[in-house]
Amino acid sequence: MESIFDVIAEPNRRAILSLLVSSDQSVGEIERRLRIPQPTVSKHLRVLRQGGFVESMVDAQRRLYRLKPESLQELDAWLAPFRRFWSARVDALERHLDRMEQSTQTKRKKTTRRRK
Amino acid sequence: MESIFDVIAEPNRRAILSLLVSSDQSVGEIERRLRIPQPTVSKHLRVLRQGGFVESMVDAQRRLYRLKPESLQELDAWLAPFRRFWSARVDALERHLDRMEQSTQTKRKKTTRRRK
DNA sequence: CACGCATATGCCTATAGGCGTATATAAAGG
DNA sequence: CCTTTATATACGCCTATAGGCATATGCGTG
Repeated sequence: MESIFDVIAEPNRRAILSLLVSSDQSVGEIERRLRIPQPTVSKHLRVLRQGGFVESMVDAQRRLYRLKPESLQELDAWLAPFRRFWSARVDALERHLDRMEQSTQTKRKKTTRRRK
Repeated sequence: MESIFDVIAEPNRRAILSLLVSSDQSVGEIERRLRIPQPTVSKHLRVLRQGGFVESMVDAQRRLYRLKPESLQELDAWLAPFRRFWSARVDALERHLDRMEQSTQTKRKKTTRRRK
């Protein structure tokens, strides 16, 4: 029912994903770091699990959660056509930025000229 | 108020974005192709505009909408850390192993730790 | 004036997310 | 065994908000 887009639309879930980038985390760790009540954390983790973003492994009484590439890659795939699109315009953008940079530099020259 | 994630969470808006990949479109064209009433289309277009996904240009009495890279690139940037994550540990071999693991499920507790 | 579009209004419905609380389960540890 | 610890899940309840629709109107332009 929930698309992968719905899954990552929720800020707390994105926060959890970000936590998991550096290393796997237990539910309790997530709970403490995000300061969210445990049932709520488990609820989000469930959504993330069913969405294919994470998986859990049993570690004693705890459960360690880790990222699963699947859905993240799916997102990446969705983005692909658009990526092709903007890379076509990058050249124009870069030329534009170059001009900006030039005018910024001239400006900075002017403003940093405080050295008598 | 609405994050870029909320913007693309809506199916119709994603449909609109997909339409715009191939070429710029007028509101009327979008309306006909998605079979959505005009006010609704305009509503979504507004969200997309404010989210930095599209921009409009006046063409006679019509308005042509075109993609704008900005927010799409932002999404891409958000995805970057995760991309690093999966490309580091998911090569063809591991993908294969993961499949084996899934089909044999609940066989092992701790997988070998591989840190990036 | 007729188009094409933006915006406003009103209304309705569904759903997500937050909270606290309670309970089941499984494993660790005494 | 019995008790913690750690987590999942289930309620119940409440609130906000999005999205759908129809309709109406304003506005700029050909």
